[in-house]
Amino acid sequence: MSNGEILYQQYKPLLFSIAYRMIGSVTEAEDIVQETYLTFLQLDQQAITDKKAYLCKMAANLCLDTLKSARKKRETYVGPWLPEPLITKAAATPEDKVIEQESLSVSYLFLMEKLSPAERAVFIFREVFAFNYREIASMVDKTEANCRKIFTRAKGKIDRHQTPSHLSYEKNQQVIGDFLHAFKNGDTEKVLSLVSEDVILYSDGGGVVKAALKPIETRDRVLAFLTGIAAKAPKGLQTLPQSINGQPGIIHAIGTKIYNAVSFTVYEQRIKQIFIILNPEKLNHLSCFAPIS
DNA sequence: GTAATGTCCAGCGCAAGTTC
DNA sequence: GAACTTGCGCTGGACATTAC
Repeated sequence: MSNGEILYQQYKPLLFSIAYRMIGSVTEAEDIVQETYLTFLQLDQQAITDKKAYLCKMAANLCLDTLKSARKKRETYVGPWLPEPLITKAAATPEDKVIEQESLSVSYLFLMEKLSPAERAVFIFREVFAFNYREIASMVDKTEANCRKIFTRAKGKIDRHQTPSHLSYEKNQQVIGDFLHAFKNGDTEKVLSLVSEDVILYSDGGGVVKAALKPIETRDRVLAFLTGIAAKAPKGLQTLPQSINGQPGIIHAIGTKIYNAVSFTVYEQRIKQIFIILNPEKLNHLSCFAPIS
């Protein structure tokens, strides 16, 4: 294995993590990792002292370019924009698990949309990857002081909008499992006890498939919406529990066709947010997780 | 001592309103 | 309709304060 390939294997997960958190797209993040690597191979690697920082800088710049060109698209996006769902595995340590679950969750990536590209880059490098400001400054071509400012501002925006959540995977899984079971069996009392009164449902059809164009607020409306969807569900639709973006979620599929991916935010044993990703363009990469028959 | 955080201020761009 | 003014938000630099 060449030095370049060793570096690629070593930093691929980090670069993908950065790109995915910045862009919210699995396929685009993979493209950026690939492009970063190919560009890096053409450089004089001996002249680069800190290869990790250099690779991160290259990936960040590609992400910023992508975000700038994507911004216009997202401004005219039909309905709420949600990130492409990412099927995740268990983190190595409990500490990693908490960080990964929080910074990967759909609600967290949804909040990233409130930030400008530069804010997003600085915020992710600092909050998620704990780079110091000197490193961040060199990666985003800004001064250290400015990065501090950008970060505090970004944090202020995130804190204003953040929905509180408890990120115990097992407890959340229990709540969601109970909710799905009660919903399926028409146990209204149980359903009501598991869903917060101020729950919000976001559905992303991207203008390609039918979805709610605005977030649905309040428990009554959300449950009515879900009941409506369930009544129209195609025959043979299977519900598959999956770890989506570090949180327990579900995928709905028939054969190898994925219909949607659903993620939840749970707070104090109740569902606070529901994210339904219906846009087929955001589900293509999940087909390998669908049952064959 | 160093890093992190907060505050103030100036410059810039943009949109909306006003005037000619 | 074009030119100008005004207000607002965003950005970045300088500096003070706080935390470790």
